[in-house]
Amino acid sequence: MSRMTRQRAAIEAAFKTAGRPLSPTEIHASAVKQIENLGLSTVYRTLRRLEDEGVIAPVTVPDEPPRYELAHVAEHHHHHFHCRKCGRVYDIDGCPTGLKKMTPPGFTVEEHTLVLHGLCDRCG
Amino acid sequence: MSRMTRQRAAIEAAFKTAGRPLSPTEIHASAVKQIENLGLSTVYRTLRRLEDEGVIAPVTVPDEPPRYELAHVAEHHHHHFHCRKCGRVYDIDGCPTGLKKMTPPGFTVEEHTLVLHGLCDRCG
DNA sequence: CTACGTGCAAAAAGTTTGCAATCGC
DNA sequence: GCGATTGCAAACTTTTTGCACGTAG
Repeated sequence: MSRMTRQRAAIEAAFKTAGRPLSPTEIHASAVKQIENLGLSTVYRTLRRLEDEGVIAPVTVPDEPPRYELAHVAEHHHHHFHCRKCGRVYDIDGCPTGLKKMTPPGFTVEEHTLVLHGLCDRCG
Repeated sequence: MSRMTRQRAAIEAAFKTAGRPLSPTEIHASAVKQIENLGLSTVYRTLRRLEDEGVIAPVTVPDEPPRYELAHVAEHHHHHFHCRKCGRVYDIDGCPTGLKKMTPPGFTVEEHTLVLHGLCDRCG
């Protein structure tokens, strides 16, 4: 069904070399180095396809553009850290406790998203 | 400096009657009932002003439009619940524990945002 | 060879800005 | 009256879509 094209390969390579969540613009900037006239629309279309196929997963940070990361990273349940100085988003392991106590009566929690904000080791 | 206009009053009233985070479109839909030809740009400008003045605070939910809530609600540290069925966002009390254990060495955490996803009591 | 994927340009959707008219203080 | 605020339209930004061509399988 889904074909391996030069464009798709370059986009997947961008994720592998970056090792952190990337926005559509960052992905385009990285992949365009290999495919000169890569269209931004191709990036958007490919991202949607990769997400549908479970290759990548979306990462949302408040007041930031959308990002994506490789799903095999996302499979291992984790959260994110956003550095307010350099803007980078890092993966962090672990998971908070006490979520059940926060859940209102009658509500069912299926997932949760957590982002820590502050300064990373380089910017601190 | 900042003037109380009919438009601003209607926008603040929308928050008070809703009692939950609202998106710019929801706010406009609510306030336009009182001010017939209220412009959407006025809503955006007023939201920015209210945020600058500390009257409202932004609420971000992954894959959702931006929302705002009254700051006196936000002052009391809390988090949010997003119902995947009705789309409503609820305020919830409490705070998870164990965040420090998740923080990588050398990183400093200043804030955190948490959203629980699932079904609310009406939709469960 | 066939139809999925691409590039480009145009269209949508969401947000911001310029400007003359309006209205709070 | 003065200047902050508004409505409208136009500009911007980000994402999606239409269409003819290219190319993977």
